[in-house]
Amino acid sequence: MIDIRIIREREADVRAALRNRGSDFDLDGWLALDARWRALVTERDALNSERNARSKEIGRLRASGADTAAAQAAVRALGERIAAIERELREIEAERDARLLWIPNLPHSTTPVGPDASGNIVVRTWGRLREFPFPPRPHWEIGESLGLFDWARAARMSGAGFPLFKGFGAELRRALIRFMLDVHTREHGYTEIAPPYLCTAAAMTGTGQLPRLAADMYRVAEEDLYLIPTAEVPLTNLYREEIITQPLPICVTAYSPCFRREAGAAGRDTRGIIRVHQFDKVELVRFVEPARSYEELEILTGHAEAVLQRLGLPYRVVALCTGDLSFAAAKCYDLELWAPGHGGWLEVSSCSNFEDFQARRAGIRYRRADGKVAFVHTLNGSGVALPRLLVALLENGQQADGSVELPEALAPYLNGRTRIEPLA
RNA sequence: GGAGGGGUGGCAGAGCGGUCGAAUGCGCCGGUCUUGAAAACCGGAUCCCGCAACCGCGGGACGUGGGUUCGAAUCCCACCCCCUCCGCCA
Repeated sequence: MIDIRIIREREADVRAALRNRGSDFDLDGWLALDARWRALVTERDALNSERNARSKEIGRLRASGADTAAAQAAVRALGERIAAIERELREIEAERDARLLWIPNLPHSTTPVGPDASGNIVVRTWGRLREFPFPPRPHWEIGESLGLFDWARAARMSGAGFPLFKGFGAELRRALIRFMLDVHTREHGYTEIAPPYLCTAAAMTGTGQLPRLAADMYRVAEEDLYLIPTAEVPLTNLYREEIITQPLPICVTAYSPCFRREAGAAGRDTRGIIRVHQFDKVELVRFVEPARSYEELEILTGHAEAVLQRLGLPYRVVALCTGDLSFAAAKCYDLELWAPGHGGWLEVSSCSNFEDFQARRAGIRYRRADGKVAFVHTLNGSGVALPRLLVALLENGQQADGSVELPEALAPYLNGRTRIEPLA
């Protein structure tokens, strides 16, 4: 969440941010609740002060042997008034804070203003699009002819939208996970984490998935746990409710499966593995000093790009505009791979700076050089999402004879095999 | 799942109805000393909220939430987490 003081003191900025994001948050209603809350707190504190003084006096009187029955009755009456105020205070505070969780982060000044994805800006492109002497096929056809997937049997056991990798497809998936983790741990300095895949509502609220995205997540009712939609959740919650004492930045990476109901996306991208309920991803998270967080965002984005460069896949970097920016982010770059068979760009990574939005929700603080405690800034990025990476590998690497050539960088992870032949 | 023990400041760890925001040690910050550092010695420092917004005033926080009481870190209840033993199990 954003700093409550910012809402009080920079109302115009908050209003502009809500407008630019297309949010319909009722700011006036919230401000009225907050004003009432503050008035009640002031009243309650004054009464508490009086009770404290009088209770101490009773203690002194009793020590000297005096009768304190009348004084005790008076303070009891005071206590009843306090209790009444606190009942109202609790109610108002709960409502105010529940609403606060629905205010999105303030976009950074360098985030372009725009209504939706049409306002996004391509900031750079890398690599050259391959020219095909034959019509490139989409990945689901390639995967079918190479025997990499089994959609029909997966659907029978789990329903539509769950991938099943088979044979060399499964091996390739495993190779890509290892390749990406190795790049980030060995070359980019990240510590690998193998986190839980189920998290509490509190953790989900900390990173901003709840309350807004509740309908997009799978929930285990008996335990009140959620299946993670991204390893961002357990990684960022690593330091939940802590004051970090080790030096920043802290850089962690994790492979995890990601679970998404995709409740609002029925009918979109139904073929293949572009949009599925379960997918694999390697995630990068950085806990950084606030003054450095935008520099760190460029570094993080570079780490995600390095994976694509090593694989020789053409991509572009897109700066998301205010209307397309995710709820908790202040600034975000998407990395998009070119998929010639699909005929479009595929988002394989989102690299975001959340500033202190998540840190405030999750209570992640550090001790500054001057000894003061302050919220860290958190960043995360996919490094990268596996299915769409696989799509790009298959579609860019396809040959006229139906085989697929894979990048040399993967050879060590595939026992040297970088060519997939069609089934006989 | 059963029995017992425990959750206190960055960490460890006392306190078990009022004088406790909380001993002590470590760590941290400043100073003395030193060419510099270490050691030693001296001093300092928790966090959150409201009001005022220049100094400041007040409230709250000892896992979380309720309760008892004039007054709760201390007593009661519920929940969460950790440890030990038993059971179950990959």
